[in-house]
Amino acid sequence: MFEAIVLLVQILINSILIRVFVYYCRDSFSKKAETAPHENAKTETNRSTKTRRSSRSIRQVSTAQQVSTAVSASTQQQSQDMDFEVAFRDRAHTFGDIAIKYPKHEIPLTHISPTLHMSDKSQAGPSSSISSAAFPGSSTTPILPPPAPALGASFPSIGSSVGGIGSQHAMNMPQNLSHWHQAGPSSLPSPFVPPSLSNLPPVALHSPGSSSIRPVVPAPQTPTLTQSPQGSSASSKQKQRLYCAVCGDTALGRHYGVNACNGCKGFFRRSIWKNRTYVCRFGGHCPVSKEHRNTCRACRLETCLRVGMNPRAVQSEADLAQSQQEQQMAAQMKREAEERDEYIFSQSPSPNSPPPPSVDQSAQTDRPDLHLHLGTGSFESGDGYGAMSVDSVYMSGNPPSLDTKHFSKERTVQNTLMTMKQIFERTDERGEEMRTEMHDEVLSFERAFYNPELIGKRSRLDTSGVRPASINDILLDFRRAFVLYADILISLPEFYRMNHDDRMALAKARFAPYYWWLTANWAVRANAQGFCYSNGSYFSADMKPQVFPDLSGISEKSLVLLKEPLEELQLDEDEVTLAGLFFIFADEVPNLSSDGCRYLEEARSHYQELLQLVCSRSRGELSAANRIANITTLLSGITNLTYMSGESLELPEVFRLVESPDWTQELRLHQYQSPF
Amino acid sequence: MFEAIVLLVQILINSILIRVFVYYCRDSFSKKAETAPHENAKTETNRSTKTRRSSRSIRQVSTAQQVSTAVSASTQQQSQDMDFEVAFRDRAHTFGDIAIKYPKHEIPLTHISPTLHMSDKSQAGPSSSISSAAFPGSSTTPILPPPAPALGASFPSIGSSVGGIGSQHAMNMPQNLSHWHQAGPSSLPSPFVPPSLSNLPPVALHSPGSSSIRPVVPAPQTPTLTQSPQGSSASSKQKQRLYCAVCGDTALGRHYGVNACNGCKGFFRRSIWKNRTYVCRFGGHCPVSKEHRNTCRACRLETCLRVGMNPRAVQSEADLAQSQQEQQMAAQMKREAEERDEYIFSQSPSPNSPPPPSVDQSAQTDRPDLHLHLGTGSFESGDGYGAMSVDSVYMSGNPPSLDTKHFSKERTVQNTLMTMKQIFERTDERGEEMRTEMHDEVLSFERAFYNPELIGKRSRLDTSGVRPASINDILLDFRRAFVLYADILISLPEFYRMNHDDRMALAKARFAPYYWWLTANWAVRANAQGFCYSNGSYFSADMKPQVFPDLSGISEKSLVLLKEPLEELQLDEDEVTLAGLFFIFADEVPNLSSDGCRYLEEARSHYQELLQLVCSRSRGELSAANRIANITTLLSGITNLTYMSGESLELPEVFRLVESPDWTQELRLHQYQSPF
DNA sequence: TCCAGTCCATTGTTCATTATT
DNA sequence: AAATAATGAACAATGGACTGG
Ligand SMILES: [Zn+2]
Ligand SMILES: [Zn+2]
Ligand SMILES: [Zn+2]
Ligand SMILES: [Zn+2]
Repeated sequence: MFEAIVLLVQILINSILIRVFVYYCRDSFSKKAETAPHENAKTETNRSTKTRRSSRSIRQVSTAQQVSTAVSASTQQQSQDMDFEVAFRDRAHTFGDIAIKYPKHEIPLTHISPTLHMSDKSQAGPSSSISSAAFPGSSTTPILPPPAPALGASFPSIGSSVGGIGSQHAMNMPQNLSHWHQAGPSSLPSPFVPPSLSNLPPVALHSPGSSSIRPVVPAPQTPTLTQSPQGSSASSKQKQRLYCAVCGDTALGRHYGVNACNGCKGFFRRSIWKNRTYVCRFGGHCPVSKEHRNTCRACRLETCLRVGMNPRAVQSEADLAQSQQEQQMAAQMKREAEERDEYIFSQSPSPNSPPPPSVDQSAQTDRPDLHLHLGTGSFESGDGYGAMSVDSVYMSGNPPSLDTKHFSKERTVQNTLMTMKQIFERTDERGEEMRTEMHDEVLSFERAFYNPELIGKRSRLDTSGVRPASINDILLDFRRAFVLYADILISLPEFYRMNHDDRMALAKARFAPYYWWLTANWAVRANAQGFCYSNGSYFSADMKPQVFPDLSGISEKSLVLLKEPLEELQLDEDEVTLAGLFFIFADEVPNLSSDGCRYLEEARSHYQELLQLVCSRSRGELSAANRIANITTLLSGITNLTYMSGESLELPEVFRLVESPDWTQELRLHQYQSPF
Repeated sequence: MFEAIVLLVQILINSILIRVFVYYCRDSFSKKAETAPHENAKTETNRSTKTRRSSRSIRQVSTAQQVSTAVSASTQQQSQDMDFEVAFRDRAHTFGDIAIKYPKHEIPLTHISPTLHMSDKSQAGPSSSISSAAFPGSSTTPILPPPAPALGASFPSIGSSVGGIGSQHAMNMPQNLSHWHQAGPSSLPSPFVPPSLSNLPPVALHSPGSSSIRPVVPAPQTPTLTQSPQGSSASSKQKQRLYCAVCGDTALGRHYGVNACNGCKGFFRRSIWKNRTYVCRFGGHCPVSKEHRNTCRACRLETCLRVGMNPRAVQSEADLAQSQQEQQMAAQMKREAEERDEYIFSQSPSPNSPPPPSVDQSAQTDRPDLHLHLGTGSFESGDGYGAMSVDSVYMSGNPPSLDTKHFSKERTVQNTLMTMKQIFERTDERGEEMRTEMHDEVLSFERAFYNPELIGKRSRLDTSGVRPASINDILLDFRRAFVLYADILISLPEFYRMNHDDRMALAKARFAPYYWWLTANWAVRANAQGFCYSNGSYFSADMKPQVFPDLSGISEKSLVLLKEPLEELQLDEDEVTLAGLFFIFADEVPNLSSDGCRYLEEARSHYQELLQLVCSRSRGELSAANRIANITTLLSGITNLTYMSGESLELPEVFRLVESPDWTQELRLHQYQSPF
């Protein structure tokens, strides 16, 4: 009885299998009709692509047409070709000179998305769909899967009844094979399954989630499948060779998430570093094998991503956060751009913008040098950040789709917030003493800034504001806040990118505003009056008025200018964090170099975008703009406070000391009195 | 009375604090003047350092000069650059290959004295001193530490009288806060101090030992500070996270004296072991954060030392004792190299001694390997055909001499066989799962063909035929064989040369024959009846005849047409491989483009030649022709089989579906049932 | 338990070749 | 033909996981 059922299932499966295969074949024949038109297109294509042809392209000749078949399953090839051309033009247009530097088949689209495997979409259905149109009678095609299928070959299919039968048989099959298992002819029980093979079934294919025919098989199968799912072949010992998942070459190990050969490893890293995106000149179907892997970068990179190489595993320079997002965007854009040819680069958006920043060279290493020094003739292209300093960083321009952009930004936000969180939580507990020796030295600002541990331990931040501040509280908080501030700046890629002088100028200029911001927000969070410090204390202008004469009225104004409006806004934590970062870069800093100014602007707009995203996320797009405006107003208030307090401080003694040529000596005395 | 004193002190401290901060800010402005000169230097530097620039160098621009600042604080930048260059050259010279291998930004100066913190010298004074020069009038800088400071801001400072007052007040302060405590505005007693905060003060800062203003405070303060000095925050329980004192990353524990992450721990140990000294390329002010810690080894190591990592805590010699000799030798070599660039290893002095004995390598540990790897080693020299890619190999033309021709063909044969061998051995082990997401998509033929990993893992081929095939076996084998087939085709230059349509047509048309060929030969090799699959199973027509009714008689004919003659031929493995390739191209494929047909013919004759060569090689020229003929006959048998099975498959349902205009929908269902 | 060292998979770096401009 | 960029094999470094006293 059971055997009978098995037989039926087999036959059925077999027949379907064969039928489908036949279909495929038919499919190929049906395409013939379309071939002719293609030939015509071919010549044209050749003409147009001639100038950018790669000598490597051996077979190429007529391959160009397939191009963007992936775009839409239902689109015509003709139209596709046209689309492609247009897209190509735009891109070349957009990217100006940079593009020319690369081999033609590389087109910069955008960044590569770490998580998204675009290739899947682009490559799938369309091409096959073409063949559906006509169905010539080439029924004579000789096709048949060998031996086993032959058994059931002559059986008429049972049509929809498959489901039922299949499901019964399903009990013997591994779960993950699901309905796919319907296509198999033999029902013989397997007396023996070598361990090395037993795991295969589980990993084979995952069944699609929705299909009317999917009636099949949930139950696991074959008792022989007792091995671990891992492909632990019997001889784990014997140095089993590994093969590159991309090109099949021998692999030395796992790289960026998959087994990869040296070449693919390097290729992937370079591509990610330089944030490249290529476009296939041959239709996106270039086989990637060891022999041909260098023929088409687009398909090679695509394959890298498809098999699971993780762009985020590439440690890029300065900031991982940024590059990540870009990568994502790149991938997505790629998806859309799908089309053609040259490589595309990262973000630069403005079309027909002048030759962007000439990329600087990073002499010594192969590294992607991220910063351009524009120092030279920098084109600047005017649009601020666009300058693209860091090459890949957050982009500026008109990215492909809003969604895409939004998505990658969201990642950046999360990344940034995560980093900030860690910094705010950082402590030096158990760190006992720092060295004591050094304190004989003068603590210059740079030294203090770069060596915050010389200033004070990183205590855990306690912004509860449970007690009035004492002298010590304020002193300690000042130190602690400065250390925190230094930690934050140091972690910011934008800051890192600057040169030393610019960094110092920025750090000095923006501490006061940031400190205001911190204490005000801590107070708001603690629901305390006045301002809260990092050590659990608070200061309120109205406490002990006789002891704290507020001659300049600053403490009162600080409430009006900052604290009260801040309370009304009810910012959430993320907003506070990002607003703080935004404020750091939001005002002009005197004496920055031109590069520094550029970085400053880039950072400003970057964090503004992030802030915007977070605002809109919590309150909706509409109120976001309003909210941003209000937040920016706060910055204005802070700036006022800073000026007000700053102007009352021009103490002659200080100046005298500073102006003294022998300042290091003199200053030493006073530096000791500084909070540091 | 007391309050009054406190107030005074507060105000005083506060004003000083602010003043100093202002000073710092001024300082930053004063530096502006110097910025310009720097810019100039920048361009020059770029030129000179261009070739060895690291892409990581983000801010870089003018940073390269500082280089050996550690050497001498008083040296000029210009000269430093030159020194650096020279040194670099020398090193490269001396060490030969070794030197070049290291990142350029590491320059060995000398060894690190366990007790001496060179970083202090190099980093401290110099940079800050620069700013002392000019003092521009940018007095409008808006700066002010927030809330608390604002209270005392407008107060004139009391100058040197601070000390006296401070000392009085000191009684209330913790000892270790010493004179630093002078700067704090509030005198309110703290009604409540959370335990977690109470320890902060004690650990804060150590006062310098000698300073004229240091008149302060030895007495402990605030009654609230009764906790233990250890930073034992209230909840010692709750797994308080630790943070690396160097980079801020999460630390696992204390290492070499400070909390350190794994990375900094290892970095420090390695640096000490190898006795390295690096030189910062960027001026010695690189921020060391988790994100950037690998950017500059010099600054990282410096920070390690600064925060208190103890080189002596690194156990060196002890265990290394045995290898000390070698170490010395190595050290000596280093010494000579002394000069430049890369890091130097150990210390031994004797200059310019010849490159001593390459020490043996202590392969397995990270231990300070003192040995230089010498050499490059043998070149393999083996003529191994291995060298050239299949692609370029066989030439079509009229080669010069017969010998040459023969020779080159032999190479081609070896090449091809090698490639095939690798393909047959290729596995996806360790590849765990491929992505699962995509499987919701329709798997078109192209997609399946170009992305075989979507079909199934590449399991190791097991053609032993040790067990009867089950349904699963056959299904899985079908997939595996298809993947194998795709891998093979993709690697063939002839295939690669075709355009997309031709490729698909060929791939579809020739799979069935090739599958027959594979399974038949596997069976022959395994000496099994019927046909063998790739997973260790076999199928035999006469097994369980009642279960496998062979209506079309194919299974019987398959034996007559293919299996039996194949067994008689006793082909060797190479012959089988090449015959398989030959078969792929040996029959006409419908609907090929004219180019495709040409390639097909070329490939056919090519592989025929190769096959001939192999046949004659093993059996002599004479029988070769006969053998070829027999083999070709097999092809004929396969073709028959393919037709026979194929013709019985014209199932109406399949066609209907295919012809439907809404094919994508309909087809989806059936494609799911395909083996892919 | 802590904190040394050890292992080693995975990453980055260098640079002779090779390809592209 | 020279200049420039990409490739990939060989090598060094990194850092997570682990071992042992
Ligand atoms: Zn590869
Ligand atoms: Zn391609
Ligand atoms: Zn660390
Ligand atoms: Zn540095």
